[in-house]
Amino acid sequence: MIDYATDLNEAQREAVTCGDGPVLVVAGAGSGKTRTIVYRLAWLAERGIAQQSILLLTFTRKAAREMLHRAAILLNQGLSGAQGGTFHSFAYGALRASPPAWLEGRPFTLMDGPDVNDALRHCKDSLKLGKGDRSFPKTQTIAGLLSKARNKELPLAEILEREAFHFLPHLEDLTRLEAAYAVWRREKCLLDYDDLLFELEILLGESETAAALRRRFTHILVDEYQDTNRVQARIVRLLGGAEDMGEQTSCNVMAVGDEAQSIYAFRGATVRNILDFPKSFPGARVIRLEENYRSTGPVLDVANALLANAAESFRKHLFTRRRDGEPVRLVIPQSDMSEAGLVARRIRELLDCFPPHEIAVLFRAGFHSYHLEMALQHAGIPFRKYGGLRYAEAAHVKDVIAYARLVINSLDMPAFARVAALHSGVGPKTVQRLHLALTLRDEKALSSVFARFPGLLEDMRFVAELRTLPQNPVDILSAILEHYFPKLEAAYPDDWPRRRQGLEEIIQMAAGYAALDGFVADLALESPEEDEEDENRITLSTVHSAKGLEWNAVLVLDLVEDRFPSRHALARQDDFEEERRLLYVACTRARRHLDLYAPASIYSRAERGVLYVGQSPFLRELSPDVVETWIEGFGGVLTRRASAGQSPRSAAPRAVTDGGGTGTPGAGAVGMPCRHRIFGPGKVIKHIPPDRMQVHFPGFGLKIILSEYLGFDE
DNA sequence: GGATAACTGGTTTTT
DNA sequence: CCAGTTATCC
Repeated sequence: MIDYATDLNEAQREAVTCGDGPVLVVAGAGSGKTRTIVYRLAWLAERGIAQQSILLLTFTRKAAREMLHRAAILLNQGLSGAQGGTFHSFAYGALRASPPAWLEGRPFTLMDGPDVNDALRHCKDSLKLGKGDRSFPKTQTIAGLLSKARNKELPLAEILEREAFHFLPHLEDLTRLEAAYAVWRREKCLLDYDDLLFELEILLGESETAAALRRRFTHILVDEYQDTNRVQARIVRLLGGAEDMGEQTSCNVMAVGDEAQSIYAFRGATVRNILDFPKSFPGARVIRLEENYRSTGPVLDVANALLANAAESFRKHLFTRRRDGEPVRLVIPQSDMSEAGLVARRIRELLDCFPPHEIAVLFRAGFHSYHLEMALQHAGIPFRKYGGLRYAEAAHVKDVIAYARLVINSLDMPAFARVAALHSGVGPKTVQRLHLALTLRDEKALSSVFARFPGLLEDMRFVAELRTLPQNPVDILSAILEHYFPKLEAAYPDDWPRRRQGLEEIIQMAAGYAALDGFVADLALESPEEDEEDENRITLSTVHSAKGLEWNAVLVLDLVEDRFPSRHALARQDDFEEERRLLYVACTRARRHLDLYAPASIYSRAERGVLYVGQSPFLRELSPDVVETWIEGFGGVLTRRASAGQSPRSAAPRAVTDGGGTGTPGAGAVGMPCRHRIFGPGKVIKHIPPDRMQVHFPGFGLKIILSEYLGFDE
């Protein structure tokens, strides 16, 4: 028997044991949110709710798996009947069972990020848009804008007006491109990530399937509700039966979230979903979890201080009974290079107290960890990186998967292009001709191409042959690997052994799957779980990918202007505030140790030199007594700065003369908003509203941001 | 004409 | 490190 009374606090218990009807659990960081969901699952099962009636929607499949696993342990029985996963993976499953009508019975495959780029490039070329025009947005930028428009459900014009007005002259072209891309997907039987959600919504609007799904899932739990977008909220309403469908449904939806941790507005997430939950689900109970069990007092002080300056509706104050704990350290390395060394050294120290899997380094963007990755490699500290390039996006993995996708969906153009391009002499033009000839069954055109590239014909035969085999993932993939290995060695003469080893893992991963298409879809939907639960590596992760996780020791890199907050987030207040919450999420991942790093300079290849950078505004506004400041001097020596120092904001700016980017700024000025006195003309590169500008001083190799701390007239 | 090598400039965040 | 562009080669 589970002892709900002693295992849970009062609010948690209320959430876990509440009866039928909609519930919103507003759970602050570290307040036992996961525990609450796990116990809720167990409680439902104990109350005799059929496992297959439970649907758990989470932000990652891993999170769902872990929660179901923990609930199973609690119950002392399996819980494999319950469904768990992301909205996207759930949508894929439902659509596979009931495919959209427009497919007319043809199989479909999923596109990942790079596929979308390829497709857009193709559409752009065939419409002859933006050729040679420097002001035309790049393919990846277009992909982002189109997806944002769909996720926010706003016309492209509005997205451009609000966040990319400089592309407005291209609005008409971009709108044509958007339409062409939609047609293209339908022709090729392809769904992108956004399609999954909108097609699921359509499916749920069809009474038969919708009714069946609603009947099946009588109990729905949604985690991280603050980061759902509009269509996801409608899906929850449709599934939960909140909409009046003329049927008797119980509407047992439990949504769990924390608006202070909403960090996905860039992809259309809206906190309105969580704020309006009581309106969308009349009669909803609202339960708040506010006591933090995760972090020490000092860590929580920093987190609370960050949020104290947030926009009003996001403010929040967490409390803990663990007032003890080590101070949060603010470390000022001389440069991002030496930062890597200091962090590696610090990790060594931490490894004396904690196992590797209890240590994480977090950063704003994937490339921020490059220096550190090299330093760790050099120091012999094994790590695993989340965010950035994924396993399934590595070129050789995409090659192999392309064969599998062709087996499933012979119209899959991106996959076809990949396979064809493996043959030397075949480029985009040949691919296009070939694909056209194949769809039109133009024998003459086909044979002329095959005459020039006999290897291609062999490849097509190979794929056709695979189609006749039983569709067992392991067998098909083994055959593909055998076929692919010679090509691998030819394509990657310098590092094919490493890549080959990576590919062998595919077989292991596929072993758990009954169907090939399910495996291929999962690969696109989420990077696979590491094969062995690797406890010997520390974690490197983007803050976004660290969501929902926690470690004993957390180190945050590059808390400087332009990096954290991202330079893209400076123009609009909402974006800036999201960066603040992002840092809040980063800090609240830490249980006992939190180190914040703010290098005084960043090496820039473009500028061929070192750029002195200001500290992140989030650090500058932090009261100096919530952190302990350490400054790197010569030879990597860290010196503690006297804590009696005044607040950076009120400190008079100090004049620093330096040798123009080559010298080392005096330690006293490092970490403060720096004032450079420069004798020479500067050029304003960019105005960053409201009150900053980026200025380049060519003669000095300096590029700096003038902020509100400096007078513009100087 | 089309493929590929060499170069350049700029790097968000994710399903 | 990667995508887009230009220069070169077949």
